[in-house]
Amino acid sequence: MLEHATPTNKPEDAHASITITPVGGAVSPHTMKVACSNCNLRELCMPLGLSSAELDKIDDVVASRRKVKRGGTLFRNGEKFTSLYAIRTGFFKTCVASEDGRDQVTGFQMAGEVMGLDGIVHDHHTCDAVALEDAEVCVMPFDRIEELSREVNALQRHVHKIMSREIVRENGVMLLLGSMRAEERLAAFLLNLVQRLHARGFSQSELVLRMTREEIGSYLGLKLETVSRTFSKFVEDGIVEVKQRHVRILNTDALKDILNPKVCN
Amino acid sequence: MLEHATPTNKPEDAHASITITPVGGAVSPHTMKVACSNCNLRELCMPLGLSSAELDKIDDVVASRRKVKRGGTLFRNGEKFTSLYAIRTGFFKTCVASEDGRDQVTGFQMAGEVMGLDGIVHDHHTCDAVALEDAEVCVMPFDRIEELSREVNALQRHVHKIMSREIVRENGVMLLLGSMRAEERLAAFLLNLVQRLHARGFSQSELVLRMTREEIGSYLGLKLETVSRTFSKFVEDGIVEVKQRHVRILNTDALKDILNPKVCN
DNA sequence: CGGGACGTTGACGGTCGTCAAAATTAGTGG
DNA sequence: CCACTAATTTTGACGACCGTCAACGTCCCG
Repeated sequence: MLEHATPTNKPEDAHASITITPVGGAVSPHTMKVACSNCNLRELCMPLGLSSAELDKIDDVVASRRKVKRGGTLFRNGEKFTSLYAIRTGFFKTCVASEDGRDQVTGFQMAGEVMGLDGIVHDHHTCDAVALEDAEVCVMPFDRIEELSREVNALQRHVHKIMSREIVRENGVMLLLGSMRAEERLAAFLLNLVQRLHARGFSQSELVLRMTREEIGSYLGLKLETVSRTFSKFVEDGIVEVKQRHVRILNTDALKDILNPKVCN
Repeated sequence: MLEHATPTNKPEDAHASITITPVGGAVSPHTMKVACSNCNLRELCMPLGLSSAELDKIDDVVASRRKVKRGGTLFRNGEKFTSLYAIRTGFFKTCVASEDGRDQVTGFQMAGEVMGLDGIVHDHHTCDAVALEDAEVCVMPFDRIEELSREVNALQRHVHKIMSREIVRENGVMLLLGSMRAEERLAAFLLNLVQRLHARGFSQSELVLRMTREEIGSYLGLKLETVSRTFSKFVEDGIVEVKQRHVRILNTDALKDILNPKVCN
Protein backbone atom coordinates (compact mmCIF):
# COMPACT_ATOMS: atom_id res chain seq x y z
CA MET A 1 0.00 0.00 0.00
CA LEU A 2 2.56 2.47 1.09
CA GLU A 3 4.47 2.29 -2.15
CA HIS A 4 1.53 3.77 -4.02
CA ALA A 5 0.85 6.46 -1.53
CA THR A 6 0.85 10.01 -2.78
CA PRO A 7 4.01 11.83 -1.89
CA THR A 8 3.77 13.04 1.68
CA ASN A 9 4.85 16.27 3.27
CA LYS A 10 2.82 18.10 0.67
CA PRO A 11 0.11 20.39 1.98
CA GLU A 12 -3.35 18.87 2.01
CA ASP A 13 -6.02 20.63 0.02
CA ALA A 14 -7.89 21.43 3.17
CA HIS A 15 -4.97 23.57 4.21
CA ALA A 16 -4.09 25.04 0.88
CA SER A 17 -4.35 28.51 2.35
CA ILE A 18 -1.07 27.82 4.09
CA THR A 19 1.58 26.87 1.61
CA ILE A 20 5.24 26.79 2.21
CA THR A 21 6.43 27.09 -1.35
CA PRO A 22 8.57 30.20 -1.80
CA VAL A 23 6.79 33.31 -2.97
CA GLY A 24 7.97 34.97 -6.16
CA GLY A 25 9.38 31.75 -7.43
CA ALA A 26 10.65 32.96 -10.78
CA VAL A 27 12.16 36.18 -9.53
CA SER A 28 15.94 36.35 -9.49
CA PRO A 29 17.36 35.71 -6.01
CA HIS A 30 19.14 39.04 -6.06
CA THR A 31 16.03 41.08 -6.61
CA MET A 32 13.82 38.86 -4.51
CA LYS A 33 11.63 40.88 -2.22
CA VAL A 34 12.68 40.23 1.35
CA ALA A 35 9.70 41.08 3.49
CA CYS A 36 7.84 39.53 6.37
CA SER A 37 4.73 41.54 5.66
CA ASN A 38 3.81 39.41 2.67
CA CYS A 39 5.45 36.16 3.75
CA ASN A 40 3.11 33.22 3.99
CA LEU A 41 5.00 31.95 7.03
CA ARG A 42 4.44 35.14 8.96
CA GLU A 43 1.88 33.63 11.26
CA LEU A 44 4.44 31.07 12.30
CA CYS A 45 7.41 33.26 13.05
CA MET A 46 6.07 36.77 13.54
CA PRO A 47 3.57 38.33 15.94
CA LEU A 48 -0.05 38.77 14.88
CA GLY A 49 -2.25 41.82 14.95
CA LEU A 50 0.25 44.43 13.89
CA SER A 51 -0.66 47.78 12.40
CA SER A 52 0.61 48.36 8.88
CA ALA A 53 3.10 50.87 10.22
CA GLU A 54 4.46 48.22 12.54
CA LEU A 55 4.51 45.70 9.73
CA ASP A 56 6.72 48.02 7.70
CA LYS A 57 9.16 48.21 10.58
CA ILE A 58 9.11 44.48 11.08
CA ASP A 59 10.22 43.98 7.50
CA ASP A 60 13.55 45.44 8.53
CA VAL A 61 14.42 42.60 10.85
CA VAL A 62 15.15 40.36 7.90
CA ALA A 63 18.38 41.59 6.39
CA SER A 64 18.73 38.89 3.76
CA ARG A 65 18.11 35.31 2.89
CA ARG A 66 20.57 32.50 2.86
CA LYS A 67 20.49 29.13 1.18
CA VAL A 68 22.04 26.10 2.83
CA LYS A 69 22.63 22.91 0.90
CA ARG A 70 21.79 19.53 2.36
CA GLY A 71 24.57 18.59 4.75
CA GLY A 72 25.78 22.18 5.03
CA THR A 73 25.90 24.11 8.27
CA LEU A 74 24.05 27.32 9.02
CA PHE A 75 26.33 27.95 11.99
CA ARG A 76 28.75 25.97 14.07
CA ASN A 77 29.75 25.69 17.68
CA GLY A 78 32.28 28.41 18.43
CA GLU A 79 31.31 30.75 15.60
CA LYS A 80 30.49 34.34 16.39
CA PHE A 81 26.82 34.99 16.99
CA THR A 82 25.27 37.75 14.92
CA SER A 83 21.81 36.70 13.86
CA LEU A 84 18.79 34.60 14.48
CA TYR A 85 17.52 32.54 11.56
CA ALA A 86 13.93 31.80 10.57
CA ILE A 87 13.51 28.76 8.36
CA ARG A 88 11.64 29.45 5.12
CA THR A 89 12.11 26.05 3.55
CA GLY A 90 13.97 22.93 4.47
CA PHE A 91 14.72 20.99 7.58
CA PHE A 92 17.52 21.30 10.15
CA LYS A 93 18.98 19.53 13.11
CA THR A 94 20.86 21.22 15.93
CA CYS A 95 23.45 19.31 17.88
CA VAL A 96 25.87 19.84 20.72
CA ALA A 97 29.13 18.00 21.27
CA SER A 98 30.96 17.28 24.49
CA GLU A 99 34.71 17.69 24.75
CA ASP A 100 35.37 14.00 24.30
CA GLY A 101 33.53 13.92 21.01
CA ARG A 102 30.14 12.75 22.12
CA ASP A 103 27.38 14.15 20.01
CA GLN A 104 23.77 14.87 20.87
CA VAL A 105 21.02 16.08 18.58
CA THR A 106 19.10 18.68 20.58
CA GLY A 107 16.32 19.32 18.12
CA PHE A 108 14.87 19.16 14.63
CA GLN A 109 13.61 22.40 13.11
CA MET A 110 11.21 23.00 10.24
CA ALA A 111 9.69 25.91 8.32
CA GLY A 112 8.71 28.87 10.47
CA GLU A 113 10.91 27.91 13.39
CA VAL A 114 13.73 30.05 14.69
CA MET A 115 17.32 28.97 15.29
CA GLY A 116 20.35 30.55 16.89
CA LEU A 117 19.03 31.49 20.34
CA ASP A 118 21.87 29.55 21.93
CA GLY A 119 24.38 32.14 20.70
CA ILE A 120 23.06 35.11 22.66
CA VAL A 121 24.63 34.38 26.05
CA HIS A 122 28.24 34.22 25.03
CA ASP A 123 28.10 36.01 21.67
CA HIS A 124 29.18 32.71 20.17
CA HIS A 125 27.16 29.72 19.12
CA THR A 126 27.31 26.65 21.33
CA CYS A 127 25.83 24.17 18.88
CA ASP A 128 25.82 23.26 15.20
CA ALA A 129 22.87 23.80 12.89
CA VAL A 130 22.97 21.37 9.98
CA ALA A 131 20.56 21.29 7.03
CA LEU A 132 19.01 17.85 6.51
CA GLU A 133 17.69 18.97 3.13
CA ASP A 134 18.31 21.96 0.91
CA ALA A 135 17.06 24.92 2.87
CA GLU A 136 16.57 28.64 2.88
CA VAL A 137 16.51 30.86 5.95
CA CYS A 138 15.78 34.48 6.73
CA VAL A 139 18.77 36.14 8.36
CA MET A 140 17.73 38.43 11.20
CA PRO A 141 20.65 40.37 12.71
CA PHE A 142 20.16 40.29 16.44
CA ASP A 143 21.10 43.88 17.15
CA ARG A 144 18.43 44.93 14.72
CA ILE A 145 15.93 42.69 16.49
CA GLU A 146 16.84 44.27 19.81
CA GLU A 147 16.57 47.76 18.37
CA LEU A 148 13.18 47.15 16.80
CA SER A 149 11.77 45.31 19.77
CA ARG A 150 12.35 48.45 21.84
CA GLU A 151 9.96 50.26 19.53
CA VAL A 152 7.44 47.59 18.67
CA ASN A 153 6.05 46.04 21.84
CA ALA A 154 4.52 43.14 19.99
CA LEU A 155 7.91 42.21 18.60
CA GLN A 156 9.50 42.41 22.02
CA ARG A 157 6.86 40.14 23.45
CA HIS A 158 7.26 37.82 20.49
CA VAL A 159 10.99 37.45 20.96
CA HIS A 160 10.45 36.64 24.61
CA LYS A 161 7.83 34.04 23.74
CA ILE A 162 10.05 32.36 21.18
CA MET A 163 12.82 31.97 23.73
CA SER A 164 10.42 30.79 26.40
CA ARG A 165 8.90 28.30 23.99
CA GLU A 166 12.33 26.84 23.37
CA ILE A 167 12.89 26.49 27.11
CA VAL A 168 9.57 24.70 27.52
CA ARG A 169 10.30 22.46 24.55
CA GLU A 170 13.60 21.43 26.06
CA ASN A 171 11.87 20.74 29.37
CA GLY A 172 9.73 18.26 27.49
CA VAL A 173 12.73 16.61 25.91
CA MET A 174 14.33 16.28 29.34
CA LEU A 175 11.20 14.54 30.57
CA LEU A 176 11.41 12.19 27.61
CA LEU A 177 15.11 11.45 28.04
CA GLY A 178 14.90 11.14 31.78
CA SER A 179 11.89 8.94 32.27
CA MET A 180 10.68 7.20 29.13
CA ARG A 181 11.40 3.82 27.62
CA ALA A 182 12.32 3.30 24.00
CA GLU A 183 8.78 2.75 22.71
CA GLU A 184 7.50 5.77 24.55
CA ARG A 185 10.29 7.94 23.22
CA LEU A 186 9.68 6.98 19.63
CA ALA A 187 5.91 7.37 20.00
CA ALA A 188 6.37 10.84 21.48
CA PHE A 189 8.78 11.71 18.70
CA LEU A 190 6.40 10.65 15.93
CA LEU A 191 3.41 12.37 17.49
CA ASN A 192 5.36 15.58 17.93
CA LEU A 193 6.65 15.56 14.36
CA VAL A 194 3.28 14.84 12.82
CA GLN A 195 1.61 17.49 14.95
CA ARG A 196 4.06 20.15 13.84
CA LEU A 197 3.75 19.08 10.22
CA HIS A 198 -0.01 19.19 10.46
CA ALA A 199 0.16 22.77 11.75
CA ARG A 200 1.94 23.52 8.47
CA GLY A 201 -0.72 21.96 6.33
CA PHE A 202 0.64 18.44 5.96
CA SER A 203 -1.02 15.15 6.67
CA GLN A 204 -1.84 14.06 10.20
CA SER A 205 -0.99 10.50 9.48
CA GLU A 206 1.79 10.41 6.94
CA LEU A 207 5.27 11.83 7.04
CA VAL A 208 8.70 11.58 5.53
CA LEU A 209 11.56 11.49 7.99
CA ARG A 210 14.32 13.81 6.93
CA MET A 211 16.83 12.33 9.34
CA THR A 212 18.61 9.01 9.67
CA ARG A 213 17.90 6.40 12.33
CA GLU A 214 21.13 7.41 13.95
CA GLU A 215 20.02 11.04 14.23
CA ILE A 216 16.67 9.99 15.64
CA GLY A 217 18.54 7.82 18.10
CA SER A 218 20.83 10.62 19.15
CA TYR A 219 17.87 12.89 19.74
CA LEU A 220 16.01 10.25 21.74
CA GLY A 221 18.98 8.96 23.69
CA LEU A 222 18.89 5.59 21.94
CA LYS A 223 21.16 3.65 19.60
CA LEU A 224 20.16 3.42 15.97
CA GLU A 225 19.51 -0.34 16.25
CA THR A 226 17.04 0.29 19.04
CA VAL A 227 15.26 2.89 16.93
CA SER A 228 15.05 0.44 14.05
CA ARG A 229 13.82 -2.37 16.27
CA THR A 230 11.20 -0.14 17.84
CA PHE A 231 9.93 0.87 14.41
CA SER A 232 9.69 -2.82 13.53
CA LYS A 233 7.75 -3.49 16.70
CA PHE A 234 5.27 -0.73 15.85
CA VAL A 235 4.84 -2.27 12.41
CA GLU A 236 4.22 -5.73 13.89
CA ASP A 237 1.62 -4.22 16.20
CA GLY A 238 -0.08 -2.58 13.23
CA ILE A 239 0.43 0.89 14.61
CA VAL A 240 2.43 2.27 11.68
CA GLU A 241 3.59 1.40 8.20
CA VAL A 242 7.26 2.07 7.59
CA LYS A 243 9.03 2.02 4.28
CA GLN A 244 12.45 3.49 4.78
CA ARG A 245 11.85 7.08 5.73
CA HIS A 246 8.20 7.08 4.76
CA VAL A 247 6.00 6.58 7.79
CA ARG A 248 2.25 6.25 7.86
CA ILE A 249 0.52 6.27 11.20
CA LEU A 250 -2.30 3.74 11.14
CA ASN A 251 -3.43 4.10 14.71
CA THR A 252 -2.77 7.43 16.38
CA ASP A 253 -4.64 6.41 19.52
CA ALA A 254 -2.40 3.39 19.97
CA LEU A 255 0.62 5.68 19.78
CA LYS A 256 -0.91 7.95 22.39
CA ASP A 257 -1.69 4.94 24.56
CA ILE A 258 1.96 4.00 24.54
CA LEU A 259 2.70 7.41 25.99
CA ASN A 260 -0.19 7.42 28.42
CA PRO A 261 -0.70 3.80 29.44
CA LYS A 262 -4.34 3.19 30.33
CA VAL A 263 -4.90 2.46 33.97
CA CYS A 264 -6.23 -1.07 34.48
CA ASN A 265 -8.91 -1.27 37.15
CA MET B 1 37.11 13.11 59.26
CA LEU B 2 33.99 14.33 57.63
CA GLU B 3 32.05 14.44 60.84
CA HIS B 4 34.40 17.09 62.21
CA ALA B 5 34.49 19.14 59.07
CA THR B 6 33.50 22.76 59.36
CA PRO B 7 29.98 23.37 58.14
CA THR B 8 30.01 23.61 54.38
CA ASN B 9 28.16 25.91 52.05
CA LYS B 10 29.48 28.84 54.04
CA PRO B 11 31.51 31.40 52.12
CA GLU B 12 35.24 30.94 52.35
CA ASP B 13 37.26 33.79 53.76
CA ALA B 14 39.00 34.24 50.45
CA HIS B 15 35.67 35.18 48.96
CA ALA B 16 34.29 37.17 51.82
CA SER B 17 33.64 40.05 49.47
CA ILE B 18 30.74 38.05 48.09
CA THR B 19 28.37 37.09 50.84
CA ILE B 20 24.89 35.85 50.40
CA THR B 21 23.57 36.67 53.85
CA PRO B 22 20.64 39.04 53.61
CA VAL B 23 21.38 42.73 53.95
CA GLY B 24 19.60 44.64 56.67
CA GLY B 25 19.04 41.50 58.65
CA ALA B 26 17.25 43.01 61.62
CA VAL B 27 14.97 45.25 59.63
CA SER B 28 11.30 44.35 59.64
CA PRO B 29 10.27 42.55 56.46
CA HIS B 30 7.61 45.18 55.78
CA THR B 31 10.01 48.09 55.78
CA MET B 32 12.89 46.15 54.26
CA LYS B 33 14.56 48.12 51.52
CA VAL B 34 13.92 46.40 48.21
CA ALA B 35 16.64 47.53 45.87
CA CYS B 36 18.97 45.91 43.40
CA SER B 37 21.38 48.81 43.48
CA ASN B 38 22.75 47.82 46.85
CA CYS B 39 22.12 44.10 46.66
CA ASN B 40 25.20 41.99 47.07
CA LEU B 41 23.86 39.51 44.53
CA ARG B 42 23.57 42.15 41.85
CA GLU B 43 26.53 40.87 39.92
CA LEU B 44 24.82 37.53 39.63
CA CYS B 45 21.38 38.55 38.45
CA MET B 46 21.71 42.06 37.06
CA PRO B 47 23.75 43.60 34.27
CA LEU B 48 27.06 45.29 35.06
CA GLY B 49 28.33 48.70 34.13
CA LEU B 50 25.15 50.69 34.61
CA SER B 51 25.03 54.42 35.19
CA SER B 52 23.52 55.45 38.49
CA ALA B 53 20.47 56.77 36.66
CA GLU B 54 20.00 53.36 35.12
CA LEU B 55 20.56 51.72 38.47
CA ASP B 56 17.73 53.74 39.94
CA LYS B 57 15.42 52.53 37.21
CA ILE B 58 16.54 48.96 37.65
CA ASP B 59 15.49 49.07 41.27
CA ASP B 60 11.92 49.25 40.04
CA VAL B 61 11.96 45.79 38.51
CA VAL B 62 11.79 44.23 41.95
CA ALA B 63 8.29 44.84 43.22
CA SER B 64 8.61 42.90 46.44
CA ARG B 65 10.18 39.96 48.17
CA ARG B 66 8.61 36.70 48.98
CA LYS B 67 9.56 34.00 51.44
CA VAL B 68 8.97 30.35 50.65
CA LYS B 69 9.20 27.70 53.34
CA ARG B 70 10.99 24.45 52.71
CA GLY B 71 8.70 22.19 50.75
CA GLY B 72 6.55 25.11 49.61
CA THR B 73 6.02 26.08 46.00
CA LEU B 74 6.93 29.39 44.42
CA PHE B 75 4.68 28.61 41.47
CA ARG B 76 2.98 25.58 40.02
CA ASN B 77 2.23 24.14 36.64
CA GLY B 78 -0.92 25.76 35.31
CA GLU B 79 -0.74 28.91 37.45
CA LYS B 80 -0.93 32.28 35.76
CA PHE B 81 2.44 33.75 34.89
CA THR B 82 3.07 37.24 36.16
CA SER B 83 6.65 37.52 37.30
CA LEU B 84 10.15 36.25 37.14
CA TYR B 85 11.86 35.42 40.42
CA ALA B 86 15.46 35.98 41.44
CA ILE B 87 16.63 33.85 44.32
CA ARG B 88 18.09 35.78 47.23
CA THR B 89 18.55 32.91 49.62
CA GLY B 90 17.68 29.25 49.59
CA PHE B 91 17.60 26.48 47.06
CA PHE B 92 14.93 25.35 44.61
CA LYS B 93 14.12 22.56 42.22
CA THR B 94 11.95 22.93 39.14
CA CYS B 95 10.06 19.94 37.81
CA VAL B 96 7.69 19.06 35.01
CA ALA B 97 5.11 16.31 35.06
CA SER B 98 3.67 14.31 32.18
CA GLU B 99 -0.03 13.56 31.99
CA ASP B 100 0.38 10.07 33.34
CA GLY B 101 2.01 11.32 36.51
CA ARG B 102 5.64 10.92 35.56
CA ASP B 103 7.83 13.52 37.17
CA GLN B 104 11.12 14.99 36.02
CA VAL B 105 13.34 17.45 37.86
CA THR B 106 14.52 19.90 35.20
CA GLY B 107 16.93 21.87 37.33
CA PHE B 108 18.22 22.99 40.70
CA GLN B 109 18.47 26.73 41.32
CA MET B 110 20.51 28.67 43.85
CA ALA B 111 21.08 32.28 44.94
CA GLY B 112 21.29 34.75 42.09
CA GLU B 113 19.54 32.52 39.58
CA VAL B 114 16.28 33.41 37.89
CA MET B 115 13.17 31.24 37.70
CA GLY B 116 9.87 31.47 35.87
CA LEU B 117 11.00 31.86 32.24
CA ASP B 118 8.87 28.86 31.29
CA GLY B 119 5.71 30.86 31.90
CA ILE B 120 6.21 33.52 29.24
CA VAL B 121 5.02 31.57 26.19
CA HIS B 122 1.57 30.66 27.36
CA ASP B 123 1.09 33.17 30.15
CA HIS B 124 0.92 30.19 32.45
CA HIS B 125 3.64 28.23 34.15
CA THR B 126 4.44 24.81 32.79
CA CYS B 127 6.47 23.52 35.73
CA ASP B 128 6.59 23.60 39.50
CA ALA B 129 9.20 25.48 41.51
CA VAL B 130 9.67 23.93 44.94
CA ALA B 131 11.89 25.25 47.72
CA LEU B 132 14.30 22.62 49.03
CA GLU B 133 15.13 24.86 51.98
CA ASP B 134 13.62 28.02 53.40
CA ALA B 135 14.09 30.63 50.73
CA GLU B 136 13.53 34.21 49.77
CA VAL B 137 13.08 35.54 46.25
CA CYS B 138 12.79 38.91 44.56
CA VAL B 139 9.51 39.20 42.68
CA MET B 140 9.98 40.93 39.32
CA PRO B 141 6.68 41.53 37.47
CA PHE B 142 7.32 40.67 33.87
CA ASP B 143 5.42 43.57 32.31
CA ARG B 144 7.61 45.89 34.33
CA ILE B 145 10.69 44.08 33.07
CA GLU B 146 9.51 44.47 29.50
CA GLU B 147 8.74 48.13 30.03
CA LEU B 148 12.11 48.89 31.56
CA SER B 149 14.08 46.86 29.09
CA ARG B 150 12.74 49.10 26.33
CA GLU B 151 14.42 52.02 28.05
CA VAL B 152 17.55 50.45 29.45
CA ASN B 153 19.44 48.63 26.71
CA ALA B 154 21.66 46.82 29.16
CA LEU B 155 18.61 45.35 30.87
CA GLN B 156 17.16 44.23 27.55
CA ARG B 157 20.38 42.52 26.65
CA HIS B 158 20.54 40.99 30.10
CA VAL B 159 17.07 39.48 29.88
CA HIS B 160 17.96 37.97 26.52
CA LYS B 161 21.16 36.51 27.92
CA ILE B 162 19.42 34.96 30.89
CA MET B 163 16.97 33.20 28.62
CA SER B 164 19.68 32.11 26.22
CA ARG B 165 21.74 30.82 29.13
CA GLU B 166 18.84 28.67 30.22
CA ILE B 167 18.53 27.25 26.71
CA VAL B 168 22.23 26.41 26.65
CA ARG B 169 22.05 24.89 30.09
CA GLU B 170 19.23 22.63 29.01
CA ASN B 171 21.20 21.65 25.92
CA GLY B 172 23.88 20.41 28.28
CA VAL B 173 21.41 18.43 30.33
CA MET B 174 20.09 16.83 27.16
CA LEU B 175 23.62 15.78 26.28
CA LEU B 176 23.97 14.30 29.73
CA LEU B 177 20.64 12.47 29.64
CA GLY B 178 21.08 11.30 26.09
CA SER B 179 24.59 9.98 26.06
CA MET B 180 26.14 9.49 29.50
CA ARG B 181 26.32 6.53 31.81
CA ALA B 182 25.42 6.68 35.49
CA GLU B 183 28.93 7.47 36.75
CA GLU B 184 29.40 10.18 34.17
CA ARG B 185 26.06 11.75 35.03
CA LEU B 186 26.79 11.90 38.72
CA ALA B 187 30.30 13.23 38.13
CA ALA B 188 28.95 15.94 35.85
CA PHE B 189 26.30 16.77 38.41
CA LEU B 190 28.76 17.14 41.28
CA LEU B 191 31.22 19.18 39.23
CA ASN B 192 28.47 21.51 38.05
CA LEU B 193 27.11 22.02 41.57
CA VAL B 194 30.48 22.68 43.13
CA GLN B 195 31.43 25.07 40.35
CA ARG B 196 28.29 27.12 40.85
CA LEU B 197 28.76 27.11 44.60
CA HIS B 198 32.36 28.19 44.21
CA ALA B 199 31.24 31.14 42.09
CA ARG B 200 29.20 32.18 45.13
CA GLY B 201 32.13 31.99 47.51
CA PHE B 202 31.75 28.45 48.78
CA SER B 203 34.29 25.68 48.88
CA GLN B 204 35.50 24.02 45.70
CA SER B 205 35.63 20.64 47.34
CA GLU B 206 32.91 20.43 49.91
CA LEU B 207 29.18 20.75 49.56
CA VAL B 208 25.88 19.93 51.20
CA LEU B 209 23.27 18.44 48.94
CA ARG B 210 19.93 20.08 49.48
CA MET B 211 18.03 17.42 47.58
CA THR B 212 17.27 13.73 48.15
CA ARG B 213 18.79 10.85 46.20
CA GLU B 214 15.46 10.50 44.48
CA GLU B 215 15.52 14.12 43.29
CA ILE B 216 19.08 13.73 42.06
CA GLY B 217 18.00 10.58 40.28
CA SER B 218 15.06 12.28 38.66
CA TYR B 219 17.28 15.08 37.42
CA LEU B 220 19.88 12.64 36.09
CA GLY B 221 17.44 10.15 34.62
CA LEU B 222 18.42 7.46 37.14
CA LYS B 223 16.69 5.63 39.96
CA LEU B 224 17.59 6.58 43.51
CA GLU B 225 19.23 3.22 44.12
CA THR B 226 21.56 3.79 41.20
CA VAL B 227 22.46 7.21 42.55
CA SER B 228 23.21 5.71 45.95
CA ARG B 229 25.26 2.90 44.44
CA THR B 230 27.23 5.30 42.29
CA PHE B 231 28.03 7.45 45.30
CA SER B 232 29.23 4.32 47.08
CA LYS B 233 31.43 3.45 44.12
CA PHE B 234 33.01 6.92 44.17
CA VAL B 235 33.70 6.46 47.89
CA GLU B 236 35.33 3.05 47.29
CA ASP B 237 37.49 4.61 44.61
CA GLY B 238 38.57 7.34 47.00
CA ILE B 239 37.16 10.08 44.81
CA VAL B 240 34.74 11.52 47.37
CA GLU B 241 33.73 11.26 51.00
CA VAL B 242 29.99 11.01 51.52
CA LYS B 243 28.15 11.30 54.80
CA GLN B 244 24.47 11.55 54.03
CA ARG B 245 24.11 14.84 52.22
CA HIS B 246 27.57 16.10 53.05
CA VAL B 247 29.96 15.50 50.18
CA ARG B 248 33.65 16.20 50.07
CA ILE B 249 35.43 15.89 46.77
CA LEU B 250 38.85 14.34 47.37
CA ASN B 251 39.97 14.11 43.77
CA THR B 252 38.48 16.60 41.34
CA ASP B 253 40.68 15.39 38.50
CA ALA B 254 39.38 11.86 38.87
CA LEU B 255 35.84 13.20 38.58
CA LYS B 256 36.77 15.07 35.44
CA ASP B 257 38.44 11.97 34.06
CA ILE B 258 35.20 10.08 34.43
CA LEU B 259 33.58 12.68 32.21
CA ASN B 260 36.43 12.92 29.75
CA PRO B 261 37.98 9.48 29.62
CA LYS B 262 41.64 9.72 28.78
CA VAL B 263 42.50 8.34 25.39
CA CYS B 264 44.80 5.32 25.66
CA ASN B 265 47.53 5.33 23.03
C1' DC C 1 26.82 -1.85 -12.18
C1' DG C 2 29.36 -1.25 -8.21
C1' DG C 3 30.42 1.13 -4.01
C1' DG C 4 28.93 3.40 -0.01
C1' DA C 5 25.53 5.01 3.08
C1' DC C 6 21.69 3.51 5.43
C1' DG C 7 18.60 0.18 7.54
C1' DT C 8 17.29 -4.40 9.54
C1' DT C 9 17.83 -8.37 12.30
C1' DG C 10 20.01 -11.71 15.50
C1' DA C 11 22.82 -13.16 19.52
C1' DC C 12 24.76 -11.84 23.59
C1' DG C 13 26.19 -9.07 27.54
C1' DG C 14 26.21 -5.04 30.61
C1' DT C 15 24.02 -1.43 32.85
C1' DC C 16 20.63 -0.09 35.32
C1' DG C 17 15.72 -0.82 37.06
C1' DT C 18 12.88 -3.54 40.31
C1' DC C 19 11.86 -5.58 44.54
C1' DA C 20 12.98 -6.31 49.15
C1' DA C 21 15.05 -5.77 53.65
C1' DA C 22 17.68 -3.45 56.90
C1' DA C 23 20.11 0.67 58.68
C1' DT C 24 20.28 5.36 59.63
C1' DT C 25 18.34 9.77 60.17
C1' DA C 26 14.78 13.22 60.59
C1' DG C 27 10.62 14.77 62.33
C1' DT C 28 6.75 14.72 65.67
C1' DG C 29 4.32 14.64 69.70
C1' DG C 30 4.18 13.55 74.43
C1' DC D 1 14.37 15.40 76.38
C1' DC D 2 12.92 11.13 74.87
C1' DA D 3 10.10 7.77 72.38
C1' DC D 4 8.16 6.64 68.23
C1' DT D 5 7.03 6.87 63.48
C1' DA D 6 8.05 8.31 58.93
C1' DA D 7 11.38 9.33 55.54
C1' DT D 8 15.61 8.58 53.50
C1' DT D 9 19.55 5.84 52.39
C1' DT D 10 22.14 1.74 51.68
C1' DT D 11 22.87 -2.80 50.01
C1' DG D 12 21.80 -7.27 47.82
C1' DA D 13 19.70 -10.38 44.36
C1' DC D 14 17.66 -10.76 40.10
C1' DG D 15 15.95 -9.60 35.62
C1' DA D 16 14.63 -6.49 31.75
C1' DC D 17 15.88 -3.31 28.57
C1' DC D 18 18.83 -1.63 25.67
C1' DG D 19 23.76 -1.36 23.88
C1' DT D 20 27.33 -3.87 21.31
C1' DC D 21 28.97 -6.51 17.69
C1' DA D 22 28.20 -8.70 13.52
C1' DA D 23 26.10 -10.05 9.21
C1' DC D 24 23.10 -9.13 5.72
C1' DG D 25 19.81 -6.50 2.89
C1' DT D 26 18.35 -2.26 0.55
C1' DC D 27 18.61 2.02 -1.62
C1' DC D 28 20.88 5.74 -3.88
C1' DC D 29 24.10 7.91 -6.88
C1' DG D 30 27.56 8.39 -9.97
